[in-house]
Amino acid sequence: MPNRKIATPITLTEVKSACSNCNLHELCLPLGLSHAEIEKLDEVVANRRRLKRGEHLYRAGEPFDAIYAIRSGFFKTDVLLEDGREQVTGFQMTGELLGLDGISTEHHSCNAVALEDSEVCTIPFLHLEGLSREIQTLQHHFHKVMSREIVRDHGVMMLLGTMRAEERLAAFLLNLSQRFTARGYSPAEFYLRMTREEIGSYLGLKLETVSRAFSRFQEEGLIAVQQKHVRILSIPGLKQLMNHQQGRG
Amino acid sequence: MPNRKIATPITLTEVKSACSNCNLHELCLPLGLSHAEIEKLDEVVANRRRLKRGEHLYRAGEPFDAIYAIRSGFFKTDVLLEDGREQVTGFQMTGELLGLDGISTEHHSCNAVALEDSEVCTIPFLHLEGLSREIQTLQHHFHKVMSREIVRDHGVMMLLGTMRAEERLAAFLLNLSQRFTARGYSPAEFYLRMTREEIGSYLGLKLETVSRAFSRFQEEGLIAVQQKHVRILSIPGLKQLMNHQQGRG
DNA sequence: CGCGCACGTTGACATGGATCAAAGGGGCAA
DNA sequence: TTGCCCCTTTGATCCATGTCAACGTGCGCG
Repeated sequence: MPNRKIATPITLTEVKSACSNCNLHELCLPLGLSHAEIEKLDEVVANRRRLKRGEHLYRAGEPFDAIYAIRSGFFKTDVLLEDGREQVTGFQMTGELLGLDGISTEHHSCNAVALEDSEVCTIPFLHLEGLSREIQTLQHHFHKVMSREIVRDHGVMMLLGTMRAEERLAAFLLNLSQRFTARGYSPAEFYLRMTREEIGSYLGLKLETVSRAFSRFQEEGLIAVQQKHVRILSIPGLKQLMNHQQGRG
Repeated sequence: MPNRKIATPITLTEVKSACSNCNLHELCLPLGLSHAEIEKLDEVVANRRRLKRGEHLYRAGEPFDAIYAIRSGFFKTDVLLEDGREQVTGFQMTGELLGLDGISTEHHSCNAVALEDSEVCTIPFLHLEGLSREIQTLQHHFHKVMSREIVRDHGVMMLLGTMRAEERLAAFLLNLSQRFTARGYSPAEFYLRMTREEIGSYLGLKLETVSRAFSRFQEEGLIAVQQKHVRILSIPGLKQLMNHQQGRG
């Protein structure tokens, strides 16, 4: 299934992101800015970068100097322990920001990997700070985005700390559904970009457990799933699952 | 339990936090500011608030308008699910900030509870934003603090997602040790301010499991523990524990 | 100063999810 | 188009941690 927005002939080196033309206003940074302000932002958001599936946008330990807005595509971020254990810390889609973790130490603290061919806007961080000293709306929006990330992380902590396997998967599917909806896609039908193992890592489960939970949801008529293609048959059913089950074992 | 804000002889309304005199420079917001800049900050950090043990600094759902710097004391933050399940999202000590989660929706998204008698500085958020538009250093430091919170949360996700019970507790103790050290206290000996149940909630474990892990660490000579008093006998021993164990079940 | 109760410890048992194993299925490359 | 490899599914078994229960213990209030 093609998910390409742009499959273009344009020479990339000099391409401007053109926030002014971008249809991600509501999702990305600019929100309620004047025309003049958006033009300033255009100058800051200097260029785009394309990544093929499997390619790293950045790696843990690399110097940080920019955050990235996803123009199209799908990413995962993960943290690795010395002994090789991986924790997927999030999946990011169109309009979301990547790299906020790097501000803290001026080095990236996780890896960001494209799960499909993707395109991002590079936003040099010092420029963004400069501009957000000039434009209050932008400053406030940026703070909200960072705070939203913290709140999101708390939700994941809740999920990992208190929920059982099936609740976790239900929460995961409902979250994806909601984010696809916000982007104008179907709330009920989508293709997963990540493997069962990556879902498992994100949810603190083994891939077999994820697979079994998918099968069980299917048996119960909550979803129809075939490989990476998921169709949610009962959103209320999934929601109900989360309220009625007790803490995990 | 009374939920009073003020229980002191001092007239609080006019008390200044006096960042200029505060010994938390390195931990809290001001860092490398000029004298004049710190005076501006003094004006923003309008007043202090005292809380007794058990008192809420704020609750999920309340309107957000300020963040708080802990001047002294110890807090927990937690999120509650409708069915009563609790996830402790963090423990905060002197010099750390509370309330960053509220920026996102302009409502607090978690509860903050004092685990001992505590004192905080109230920092009205819009004022802080105003000042950070004027003072680049302050702006940058604030962004780092928010980013650090995101990185911290990723660490907790790693802990909850991939570690076994004893690894989690070891990581928890080492983290406390390091933070006490940074505040000039002993790295090896401290009193826990929270119950086994709260530790368990934070670590995604039941209180019995936490208690057993403490006992086992003691048997192995890694710590000496009696109720809330903990003495770490071998920091390397605890660190080693985290590297050599395999993923959880 | 002493009592009561919340907190902590420990034991026995239950179980959810991990682990180990093996057999499809589908997408991508040649 | 075909073949290979990665991904997924499913089954059998095991084990870490949850659950239930009973007993200690020490702090705080009166």
